[in-house]
This record gives sequence, C-alpha cells and structure tokens, in this order.
Amino acid sequence: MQSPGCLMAGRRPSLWPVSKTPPIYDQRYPARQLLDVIAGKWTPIILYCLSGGTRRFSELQHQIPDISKKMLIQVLRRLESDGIVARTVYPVVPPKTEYRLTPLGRRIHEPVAMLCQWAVENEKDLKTVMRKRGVTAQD
Amino acid sequence: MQSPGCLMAGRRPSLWPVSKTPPIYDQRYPARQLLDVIAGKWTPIILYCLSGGTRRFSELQHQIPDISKKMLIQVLRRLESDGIVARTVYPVVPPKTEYRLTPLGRRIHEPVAMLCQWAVENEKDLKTVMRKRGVTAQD
DNA sequence: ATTCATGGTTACTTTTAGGTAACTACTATT
DNA sequence: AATAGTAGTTACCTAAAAGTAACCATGAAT
Repeated sequence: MQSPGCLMAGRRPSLWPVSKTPPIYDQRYPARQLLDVIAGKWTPIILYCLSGGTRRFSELQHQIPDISKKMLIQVLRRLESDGIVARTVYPVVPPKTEYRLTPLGRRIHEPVAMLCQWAVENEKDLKTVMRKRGVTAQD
Repeated sequence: MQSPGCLMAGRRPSLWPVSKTPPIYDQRYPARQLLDVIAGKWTPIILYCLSGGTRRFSELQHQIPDISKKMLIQVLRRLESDGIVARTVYPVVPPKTEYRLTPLGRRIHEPVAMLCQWAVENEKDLKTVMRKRGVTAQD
C-alpha cells in the first residue's frame, strides 16, 4: 500500500511525493483527519463502549472508571458536535441522559475496530515497542 | 467487531465491560499502545515516506516541507529508540544520514496503511466531520 | 573571503490535552 | 437533618506536544 493517495486528499493523487513542491502537510490529509477525530486518550474507548449500544452517562462512567466526569463529558460533547454521537435528555428527576452512535459514528467506529483488531493480533510487536520505552506490562 | 478483546489486553478477554470492577484504563490496552506509537502529528506521514524505501534526512525534509528540523529529528529519534526506524550515518562531509524502516517498522506501518486506506475510501464521512468543525477544505 | 548544503543541537515560547476539586439542582432514602 | 445518586458546570493547574529561531562544524564551490 504505497500509493500517494493514502495520506493525502484525493485531489492531487499524483503530485506527492513526486512533485518538487509537495502539498503542504495539513488537515486535508484524510489519515490525519481521521486521527484527529479518533486518537484522543479516551475517544477510542468511548466509541467502543457506545458501539455496544445506547449508554447512560453513568454507565459510561462505570465502564471507564478512570475517566473524570469532566473528560467524559468533554469528549462526548466533542463527538456530539462532530455528528458522531447523539444525546437524548429525558426531563425526569433524577436526570437521565442517553448517548448513542449516529450512523456516521458507526462508520467512524470501523477504523477504530480495525485498529483494535490489528493491535490484539500483533500484541507481541506492540510489547516489543513498549518494552523499549520502559513500559513494563507487569501484572 | 464487538468482542471485549479489542481494546483490552488479551489476558482478560471476558472481564470487561461485563465485570463490575473493569480493568483500569491504562497502557495495557493494545489499541491505546498502538495509538501512542502512531498518532503523533508527524508520525504517520514519516512512516508513510519511509515505507517507500530508505530516505536521507534532507529527502524527508523536502517531502514534508511543513515540518521543522526539530520535529523531524525528534520523531525520527523516537521511532529509532522504539526500534521502528534504523539510522545509518556515513562519515562523509557534508554529512549523510539514511533512515529506513526496520522489520518491526514495516509491521507498524501496516495499521497506518489500513487507516490511510479507510480514510481515502471514506473521505466523504471525514469531510462531514471536518465541516462540522469549521475546517473548510477549500482549495 | 563568502556563501551553500549537510545533519544536526539548543534555548525558549506557545498551544493543546488532560487532570483535580469544588460547586449546582433536584429528589428519594435513611 | 443528613446523605446519596443523577448529570452536569466551573475555575484552576500541570504536563506534554509542537513551533521558532539561532547556533554549530565541515568542505566545496563561487
């Protein structure tokens, strides 16, 4: 997989890396855009949880115990404004809010799932890298 | 693709998200490890360039014109210490240094290539997201 | 004598991501 | 009367990532 189209926008598939003045590296590169959307510390795990179906705020909090309220809501709000997550508020008391993936969200979850699958299948390679970084995966 | 094994280490494939005390979100999740390695702003494009073969420092600089020397060398050094990139210095003057992917680096490039492929095939979905973010991909 | 290209290094600043803790409002339960 | 659970908000702080600009040594070409 080596075609120049991979990292760059489809508009100039033959200009780079061949061109003498390659296009500027910016947010037009699809792979960069994708990573900008999914690469946050909590984003993949939240997408993963929601890929299992609709979840209440507190359910997500319990499934991801290390996340703070602030980060959970911050990521959810960003995903919502990205059109990836839909939020439904039930006007009851105590409050009840549900989050679920939109159709677009389900598409965005695809590459996350691919990444997960590759990562599990190639855990040894990842462990090699982590070991070189001094991340001891004891326990 | 919904098995709990995807985001978490293979050791506890059935404990989460079923368990009442799910494992702590940390660097043991393979997908997280993978993203920690490939998700930097410049890392994917550098891996992509090197996937095309051995490159001199200046070649990389010209292929990625927006990157600063500092960032290029910083990422290359990190990839080198991760065992993903190999560096060969020729003791000539002017200096000549070559960078290439190691076998491990070629493996790590696989998911990057997958991401790239998905991103190009689903550019419309990505554009939808970027538009909602106000990133106008004019030109 | 000066400039260019090579492959860097260094110090400093800005920007972004992420984390902590306290606070809100409402109701039910003890 | 105090506490817990719900879904948040707010102000503040730290750490990491990224960017800027100047500097270095060398030798060849001008």
